Amino acid sequence: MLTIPFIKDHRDTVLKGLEVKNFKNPELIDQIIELDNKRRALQVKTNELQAQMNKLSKEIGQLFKSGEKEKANQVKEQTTGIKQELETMEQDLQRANERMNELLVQVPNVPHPSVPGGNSEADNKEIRSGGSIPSLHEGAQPHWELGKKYKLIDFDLGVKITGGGFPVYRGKGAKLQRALIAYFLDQNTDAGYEEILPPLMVNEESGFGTGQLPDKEGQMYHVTGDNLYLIPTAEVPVTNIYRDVILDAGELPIKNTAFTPCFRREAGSYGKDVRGLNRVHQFDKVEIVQIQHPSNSYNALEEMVSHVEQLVISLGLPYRIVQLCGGDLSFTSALTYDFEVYAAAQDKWLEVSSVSNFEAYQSNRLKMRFREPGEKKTQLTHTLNGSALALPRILAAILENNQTPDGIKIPEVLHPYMGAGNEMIT
RNA sequence: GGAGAGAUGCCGGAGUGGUCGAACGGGGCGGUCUCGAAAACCGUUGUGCCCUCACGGGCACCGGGGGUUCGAAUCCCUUUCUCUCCGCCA
Repeated sequence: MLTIPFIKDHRDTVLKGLEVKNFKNPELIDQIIELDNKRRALQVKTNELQAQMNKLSKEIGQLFKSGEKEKANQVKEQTTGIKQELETMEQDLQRANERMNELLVQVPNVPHPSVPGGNSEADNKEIRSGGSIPSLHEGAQPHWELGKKYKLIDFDLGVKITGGGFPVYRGKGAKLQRALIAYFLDQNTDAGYEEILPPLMVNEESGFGTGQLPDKEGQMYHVTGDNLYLIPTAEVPVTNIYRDVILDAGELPIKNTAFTPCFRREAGSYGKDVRGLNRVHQFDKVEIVQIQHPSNSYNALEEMVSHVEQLVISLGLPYRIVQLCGGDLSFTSALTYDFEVYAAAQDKWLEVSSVSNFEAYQSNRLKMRFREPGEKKTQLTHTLNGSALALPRILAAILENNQTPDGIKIPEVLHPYMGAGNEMIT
């Protein structure tokens, strides 16, 4: 969430930003500012009363010690009135603070000035593209047919074991999956990211920290018996490593990469683009996360985009990078680039990565701070993350684009990971 | 699943009703000494909020929530988590 000082000092910027995001409650900002003034007044008064009580209590203690019981009891009587007043005051203050929190979590992050206005995908701005769109042979098939034909992916088996959206990979399909994971992790660690293998379930606190709770509760699988949530992305456990931590400026940036399965209920999205691997409930993803000094976060964002771009290029996939418009930007993001690859048989662009700078928005919730050497005051870090990369759609594009009448060609960079004799799936 | 123990500052660990934001030790930082370092010695070392231009000051926080009391790290209730032993198990 945004900090109160930021909202107060940049009221107009915030209002303008919310407009770009099509956020339809600008009055909220003034409500917050107003409530903060009220809250401060309450706190001043409360603190005064508390100070009075502390003083009197100390006095009573002294008096009892020196045996002046009578006097002590006199002072005691003085406290009752103050105590009552203090009680209501404290309640008011607590209520104001709770209310403030309710209001603050309703305010989305302010988009970066470069974010274009717009309502939907259609208004996203293409930054650049690369690769060439392959021309397929006669009778080319979409990946769900290819998966069946070459015994790589079995969707029906997933339905039997679990349900729709839980594909079973087998044989070369499973191996290709493993190859992609290893390849991505190696590329990421070569680029300076520390590899993390985190828990796949998180507690409520972590879910709240990265913003999945309470707003997107329905999107996560909830293990009610233990009150844990299956992670929808590695971002959740990895970013929460640094929750409630004060770093030295010298420790920044922190760069982590993690492979995890991701679990998403995708409630409400049935029937749309759900064929094959396009949208599933469980999928594998390699994520990159950076904790950055605020002065460098946008450099880091560009660096992450180039890194992901290299991955896509190395796999030989036609791609385009779009900057999300205000309306398409997530609640917590200040600037997001989406990567899409072209799946030739479906004639569709599939989103395979989303790279975002959250600035201090997540950090504020997570209490993730750093300190400049010699400074006493702490500052909020900036957080960024991106997929590098999400597997199913990459797999879909590879299968579809690389199909030939004789089989499916495995991208060269994966050959070392697939083992000899597996340059082609036949 | 059964039984027990515990949760205090960067770490270890004391503290069972009043000057405890917290002894003591370690670590960190600054200094003295030294050619330099080590050792030794001295000093310093939590977070957040609020008032103030500032100097400075106030308040809260000893896992979380609630209660008793003039006063709670300390007593009571409740909750979460951790550890140990037994059982089960990859």
